[in-house]
Amino acid sequence: MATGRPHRPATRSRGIPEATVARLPLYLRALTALSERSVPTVSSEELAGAAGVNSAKLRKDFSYLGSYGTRGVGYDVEYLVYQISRELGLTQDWPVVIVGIGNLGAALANYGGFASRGFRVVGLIDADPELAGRQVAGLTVLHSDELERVVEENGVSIGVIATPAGAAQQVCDRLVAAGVSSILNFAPSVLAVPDGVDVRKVDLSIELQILAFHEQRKAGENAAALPEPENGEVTPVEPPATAAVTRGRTDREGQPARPDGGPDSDGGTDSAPAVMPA
Amino acid sequence: MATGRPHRPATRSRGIPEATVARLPLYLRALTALSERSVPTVSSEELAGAAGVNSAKLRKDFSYLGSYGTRGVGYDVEYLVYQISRELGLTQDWPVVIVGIGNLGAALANYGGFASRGFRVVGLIDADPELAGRQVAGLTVLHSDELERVVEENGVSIGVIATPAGAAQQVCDRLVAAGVSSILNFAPSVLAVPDGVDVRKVDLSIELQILAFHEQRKAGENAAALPEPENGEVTPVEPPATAAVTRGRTDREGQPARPDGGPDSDGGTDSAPAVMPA
DNA sequence: GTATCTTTGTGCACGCGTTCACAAGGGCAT
DNA sequence: ATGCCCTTGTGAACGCGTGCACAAAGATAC
Ligand SMILES: NC(=O)c1ccc[n+]([C@@H]2O[C@H](COP(=O)([O-])OP(=O)(O)OC[C@H]3O[C@@H](n4cnc5c(N)ncnc54)[C@H](O)[C@@H]3O)[C@@H](O)[C@H]2O)c1
Ligand SMILES: NC(=O)c1ccc[n+]([C@@H]2O[C@H](COP(=O)([O-])OP(=O)(O)OC[C@H]3O[C@@H](n4cnc5c(N)ncnc54)[C@H](O)[C@@H]3O)[C@@H](O)[C@H]2O)c1
Repeated sequence: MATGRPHRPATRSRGIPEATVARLPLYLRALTALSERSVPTVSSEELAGAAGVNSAKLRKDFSYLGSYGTRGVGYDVEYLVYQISRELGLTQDWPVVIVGIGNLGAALANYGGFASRGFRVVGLIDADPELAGRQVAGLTVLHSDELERVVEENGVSIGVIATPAGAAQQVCDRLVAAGVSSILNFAPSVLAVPDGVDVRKVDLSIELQILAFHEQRKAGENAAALPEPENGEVTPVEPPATAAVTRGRTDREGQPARPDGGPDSDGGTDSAPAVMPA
Repeated sequence: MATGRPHRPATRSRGIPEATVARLPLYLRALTALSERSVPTVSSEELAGAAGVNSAKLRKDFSYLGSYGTRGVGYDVEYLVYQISRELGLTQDWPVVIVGIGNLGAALANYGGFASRGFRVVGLIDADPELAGRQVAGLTVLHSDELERVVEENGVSIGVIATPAGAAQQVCDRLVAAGVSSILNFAPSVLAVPDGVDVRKVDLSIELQILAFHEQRKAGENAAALPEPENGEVTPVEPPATAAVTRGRTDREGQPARPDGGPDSDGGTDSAPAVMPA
């Protein structure tokens, strides 16, 4: 889920599946906690529990890194911490710039979890002249004009975008032109980048909408459990009279009509048999 | 990627694949933008471009919702906006509570993108007595004691956790006990929840580590391009003397020895043939 | 030194997600 | 009314990710 468009295979970077890479930080966190408690070794079962994954998955993940375990014993915590850190590139320091020091950008700048893993914020950039010169998290906010200079002087390869969506693509272009090749984007916009540049996005709104989808489904199931558990027709929306049963939400506006007078059964959900009508 | 452990199938909620659900908000955003520009119809190709996905994928995604397009023409923007909104449950209002009004929690509370999609922040909760009573984003911060009351009075089913990691599980338990069944977790911790409760996590640190992994790989490839592009042995880490070639990063500490004196070729990367030695 | 026990590492099968490629379907020009 | 052209909707193939189940391997006890 790096960039969006299929401009690069994005899978199997040097033999390590992308899904595994995404879990390595999880293992690393659990291992670090064990390390701080001076636990010498840990079994795949224990570690998997701490990381919230299946133990078979964990073992397979580690098998991509090499054979770092000892059969009958488990994994050496310190050794594994080092191996994963190395694999993730955390034995280096990564200078990072944050662009857009508003609500979110300032929170990020103040976030301690950054530095703890070798990510060092070396530049805070904002277009607002009011902000330039201000101190945030011990750093002076710089004006956008300084973007290229900061990136080049510090050899920054990771940039964080926390500007409004409208400015994101432009900021992205400037970051890339200056030499940044990995971008973490908080703005709700799709970024176009050249090959070789990775983009990961964090979108709060999308996360909430996914939760809402499942939440609605749960409510629909509960509501449908009372009237008639007949066939698959669940009438998922339109809380009929059971509005008090589900959690207290309120409806909003009406619905637009089908553009043409086409074969539209009605405004309710398509009563498809959940497998595809064919 | 709901909760972690496989306590629930989590896939194919009412026939719509999870991957599709995760993309619907993306389509919705693109469609909303078109709608604001009064564009009446859009082809799968155009819309896919705006959403940053493959057009075949988009058409298949929409096919799970029903046949809402017109062959030879495309999709009616307004109609599709409504259908997706309905599918995602955005025709309802979703009251939300945020727990932990620190740097991040305050930024979230101030975020306008919340309300725009029917998510209404109805409660800000913090354990700090200093914060209780303060105004943040037009709401009064309430003390943790009020958590249950706010959730129940407002029928909240979606909760956001922005507390330190140490408090996250406890907060989660209280939210769930009070009736919340969807949680968005910003704290870097694995939450255990009962069946029927969805958890999604947003972890900045993990995102950065994934970027670092790929960044290191890119640097390794560039570095290896000079010495000897022989076989697959890339010597990915340990920037040899080409440290100036790659972006300006600095190494950190040394490595721990293998626990036993086992069959360890050396400290460098396992020189495995990238497919598994068998 | 041998037996037993524990835990890893992985072969294998299965299901989800992605993509290709094309037939079906509908609009539009003539 | 007819035919052409465009775009959808989807069957089918493929690849990745997951999880089971077990043999291999090493530790430990005797
Ligand atoms: N606040 C949140 O909790 C939150 C949550 C999810 C997503 N987001 C997204 O993150 C982004 C930032 O949100 P925010 O609440 O911090 O907004 P904000 O308005 O508080 O801050 C945006 C900052 O970006 C600066 N900026 C604007 N254009 C710029 C440019 N071209 N170059 C550099 N800086 C520029 C502004 O001066 C401002 O300081 C938005 O895209 C928002 O949608 C925010
Ligand atoms: N700030 C960031 O940019 C950022 C980024 C990624 C992740 N996070 C994570 O988000 C969480 C919050 O980060 P932050 O920077 O806002 O921290 P913070 O310390 O600024 O805020 C945490 C808030 O939670 C409150 N709190 C503590 N225990 C509580 C409890 N039991 N119930 C209710 N409230 C409680 C504290 O009083 C404080 O106000 C942390 O887990 C952090 O790791 C933060």
